[in-house]
Amino acid sequence: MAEVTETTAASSSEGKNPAVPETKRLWSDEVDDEEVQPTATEEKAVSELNVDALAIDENTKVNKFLDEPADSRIQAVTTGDTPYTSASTFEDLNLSPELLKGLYVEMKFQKPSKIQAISLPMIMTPPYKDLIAQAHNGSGKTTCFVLGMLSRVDPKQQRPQALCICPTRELSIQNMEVLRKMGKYTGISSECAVPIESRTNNRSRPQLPISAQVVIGTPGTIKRLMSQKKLGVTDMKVLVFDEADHMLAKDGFQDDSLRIMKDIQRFNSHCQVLLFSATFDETVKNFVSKVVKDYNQLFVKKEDLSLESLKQYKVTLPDELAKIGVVKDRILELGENIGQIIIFVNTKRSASMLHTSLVDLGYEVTTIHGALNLEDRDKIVKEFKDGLTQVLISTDVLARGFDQQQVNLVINYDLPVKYEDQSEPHYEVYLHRIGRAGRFGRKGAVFNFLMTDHDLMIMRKIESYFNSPVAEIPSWGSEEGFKVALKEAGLL
DNA sequence: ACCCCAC
Repeated sequence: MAEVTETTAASSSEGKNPAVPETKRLWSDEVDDEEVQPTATEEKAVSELNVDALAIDENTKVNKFLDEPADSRIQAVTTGDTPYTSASTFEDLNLSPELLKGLYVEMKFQKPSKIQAISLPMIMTPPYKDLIAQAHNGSGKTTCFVLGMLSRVDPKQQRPQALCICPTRELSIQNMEVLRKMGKYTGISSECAVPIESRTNNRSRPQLPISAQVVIGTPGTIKRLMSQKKLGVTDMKVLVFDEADHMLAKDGFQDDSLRIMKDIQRFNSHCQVLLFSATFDETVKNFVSKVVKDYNQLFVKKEDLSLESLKQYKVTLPDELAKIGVVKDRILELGENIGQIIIFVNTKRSASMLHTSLVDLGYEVTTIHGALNLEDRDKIVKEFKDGLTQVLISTDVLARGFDQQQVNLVINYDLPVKYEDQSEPHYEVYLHRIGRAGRFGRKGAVFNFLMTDHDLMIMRKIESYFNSPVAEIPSWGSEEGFKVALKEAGLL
């Protein structure tokens, strides 16, 4: 109930904030908003990028991270005798001219990233084996499965041939936008299968069977469409699970995912299954290997998973009031130049409370969580993606996959812990959350707020699990430490 | 708890 009023509360606070200049500033205007792929190491490719010096510098880093074997360490395990050659260019993949044009003209890609170079031949080469693919946050996984789906669709068959299932409505919409952009010249049809505003138009008119060639959506809606025979699966060639570890986890969408997979396989034994995520913990890895048979796999060691371009910090705070004070005085007050910010909290209630506190103090922040109505969720995400808002408070609804390149700072206002065992950090959620900053090798910072001894212990475990020490900001009471940290991270 | 559905 209370949550629904949040958007209005936010917009009514406009102009109350003395720190906000009269002229509306776009928080995205400092960087190009295209997903710039890591370019070839040759001078030529870099100059062709035609972006500013900062971006070229960052792309060099991307190359260092993604293209040097010593740094990337993606381990590939293939089965059978199908030989796969890593694709050094998109031409190597025998794509249609229309699809290549989409990659170069619409997406402004130059060459495949590391994960794309390895996974795309595996996806596109007969006998189209299943694939479990792990790769770093922001390294271009979406392109792998979107291109995989587009390349395997037969344009002459006007029936669903590729299906992608995502954990949230927002991620489905985002993936659909990528697919439509990349497939712009192919004429391939697509449909987003996510819940729509309930009461009004749902019941009034019956839904027609889906004829789109590619369908992307959330488990509930997909399941419903399948059971109502509105989504035919007999011609399905590819089934993708984005954020696959969560889609197959017991406390994720395991039941729905297995049901969908089995329903497809009952009619169609040779549907290729693709599983993508930045994280696969041991439990899920074991389970997954029972679900898919005769599959190829790509894995990254957990110690290699932290992004090097991302600087992580922790700061110890005495109480809740100090936490809000630090957000206000140490970040929002000097944050005019640090790009967009996402503040993660553990509960919807916590999100609402922080939202109210900051709005009452006169700051323009927006908040998203699952209790908001769908219209508001869409609006808040769109405003943030359009660069109209700078600070977004979020539950884990946006922890995974959300791609906004201008996010330079992620704050763990609450540390992520496992629900079943609060003394255990949720390592995967931690990694996904911090991966919202530093997309595609860009610079970024993470601030972890620690309040209790329990928080200190959780943080220690996270540091040791990823073998990546997190620097301490010495005093929450002084501005200096935060400035130093943001400078160190390259944001000031 | 967080996310996804409610035929």
